[in-house]
Amino acid sequence: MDITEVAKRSGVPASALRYYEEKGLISSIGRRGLRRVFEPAVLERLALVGIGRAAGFSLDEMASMFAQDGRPRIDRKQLAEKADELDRLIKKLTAMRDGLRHAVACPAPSHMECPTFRRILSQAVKGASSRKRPTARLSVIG
Amino acid sequence: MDITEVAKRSGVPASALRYYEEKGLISSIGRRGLRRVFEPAVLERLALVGIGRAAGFSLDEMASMFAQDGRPRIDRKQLAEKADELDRLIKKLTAMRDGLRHAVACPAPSHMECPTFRRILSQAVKGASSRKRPTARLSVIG
DNA sequence: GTGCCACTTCAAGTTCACTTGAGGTCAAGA
DNA sequence: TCTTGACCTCAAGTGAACTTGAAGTGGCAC
Repeated sequence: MDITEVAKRSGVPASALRYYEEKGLISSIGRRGLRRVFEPAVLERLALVGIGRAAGFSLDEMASMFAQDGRPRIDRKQLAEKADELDRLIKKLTAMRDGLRHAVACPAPSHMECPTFRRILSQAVKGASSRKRPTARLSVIG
Repeated sequence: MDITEVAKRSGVPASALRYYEEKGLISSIGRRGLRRVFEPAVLERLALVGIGRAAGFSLDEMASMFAQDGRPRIDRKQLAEKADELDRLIKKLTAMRDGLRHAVACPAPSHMECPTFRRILSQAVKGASSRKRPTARLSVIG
């Protein structure tokens, strides 16, 4: 597959694919002249990258996790922490989703200030955690 | 409360609080001299902002949703779409969380390439969606 | 009263994840 | 063979969300 094919199938722009390769997140199997040639497996890898990003991993973090020779592998403690963090995030997002669904049905004009909406959200607020470094992005590949 | 107090209680740096005020996400109740004075309610508001950001809203989007005079209120269709989008994201994150928990227990050295991990993740990959504009950040307040 | 320093403003700088543009190469169809 | 244009590289630009620095102000402990 050439880069345009991968871009089409994955939804990731060619410029981003080159950037990902530079970062070590994906790799081409070779070149035809100057042009990169990719295996179909790159699509799976891209899906994984997409989920990882949605889960809040930076590209650099994922690159180090992918390293198959990988001495700089992320340790189990860190992974467990990440899983816990994700658990808290999922709770919040679930509350937000429910709140949004309520807002859609609610006749009140001010969604974000609607008491019911606020009450639903307060469920999530309880599970406090402190400010973290910027992370996740939403729905990248799928 | 002064800005340092709010920063301490919320975990949001004073510089970010000023930035949020400038963006219209929060507001001070007044000034003592030059210094901003906040109501305790600002903490709730900040928690809401934190969840909103985790859910993928930009600061500008939230500012428009908060506007109480608010003509530029986001419409129900958009909210419903956001809820659906969140639903898909939650599924992916759940898969990622399960995958991470597996990786913690799995004896294989290469987490991200572990067949079981991949299989778990593939559950999430199925619910495909296309590339969207950059959005969510992780666990901001709580 | 007065001095310190936590607060203020405003402009510029930073990071992440890309995108865009200029200038160049080469695989492939006419 | 020749032309076309999709691909290449590399550098610089972009936008979001803040942070940092310089220069100024004024609340409050002494």
